[in-house]
Amino acid sequence: MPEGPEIRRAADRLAAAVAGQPLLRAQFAFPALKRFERLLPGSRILSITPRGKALLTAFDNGWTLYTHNQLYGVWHVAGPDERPATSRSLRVALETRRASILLYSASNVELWRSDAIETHPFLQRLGPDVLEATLEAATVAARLRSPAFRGRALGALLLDQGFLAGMGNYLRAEVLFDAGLHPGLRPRDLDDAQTTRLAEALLAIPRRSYATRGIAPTRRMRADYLAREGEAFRFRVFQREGAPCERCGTPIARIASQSRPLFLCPRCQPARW
DNA sequence: CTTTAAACCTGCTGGC
DNA sequence: TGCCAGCAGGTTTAAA
Repeated sequence: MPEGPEIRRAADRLAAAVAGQPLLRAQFAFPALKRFERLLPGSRILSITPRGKALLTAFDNGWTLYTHNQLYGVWHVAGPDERPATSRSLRVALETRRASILLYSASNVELWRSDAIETHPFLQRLGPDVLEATLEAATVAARLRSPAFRGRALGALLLDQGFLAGMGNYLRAEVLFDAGLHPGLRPRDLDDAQTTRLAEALLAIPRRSYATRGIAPTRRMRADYLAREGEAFRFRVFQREGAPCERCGTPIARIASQSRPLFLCPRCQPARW
C-alpha cells in the first residue's frame, strides 16, 4: 500500500481498531527493538497518524513507533491472538483486548521518544502532506513558484517528498495527465492558469484516490480487492500503455523518469506548446 | 544547483 | 510445475 492515499486508509483502519486501547502485548522482529516488548505493554495506544507515507503510532508512555512501508510493507488488522494466513514475514505485532494490528514485510521500523519525533530525518524534510485537509491550492501554487522548486522538472518534483508529502509514482502520472503537462516542464515554464490547474490537480487527484478506496497493493490482488472494496481509484494513464487516451484517443505512452515508469498522453501532455 | 545511477529493503511476475 | 532474473506503487546516497 505504497502511496499517501493507501497509507492514510491503512491508518484509518488501524486507528479504528486499536486507538485508545491499552496494549497487552508487543512483538518486534528486530533485535534492536526487543526491549520494547517489555517496555510498551501496559501503555495505551494514543493515536495512529500518517505523515506522508510514514505512519506514527503514539503510546501514552512517551514512545512513538515510526514505520515506513516502502514498496512492500502491509498492515493487517486481526482479532486477538489471530494471525492472517500469509507467507509474508511478521515484523510488528501490537495486541489489544479488542484487536491486533500486524505489520508484515516492512523493514523500516523505529521507536522514538515522542518529544523528539519531529527531529526524525525523514519527517524533518517532508513538505506539507498532500492529503492534509487544510492544505489549499493557493499554498501549493505558491510553493510551485518558490525559488526552491520552480526550476525543477515536474517529473522529479512530483516524487519529491520535500515538495509535497504523500505523492508517489501513480499519483504523479495521474496529476500530470489531469493538468495536461509534460513531466519535462518546470514550474517556471508555466503560466498562471497552468500553475493553478496543476496546484488543483495536486490536491484533487490524491484526495479522490483516498476518497475512493485507493488501489490494491499488487496487481494480482486487484481483482479480489475490487470485489471486496467496491469502487477503486480509476487510472487514466498509469499502467495503460498503448490504450487510447480518454480525451483524444492517442495511445498512452510509457517513458522512464527518475528511473521510474511514467505514463502519459503524448498529445494531451506536449513538451512544448 | 539539478539530475542520474546504484543500492537497499522484500515480494510478485513473467519467461524459460 | 519450478526456478530465477527482473521489476515494483519508495528512499537514500554518491557521483556526474
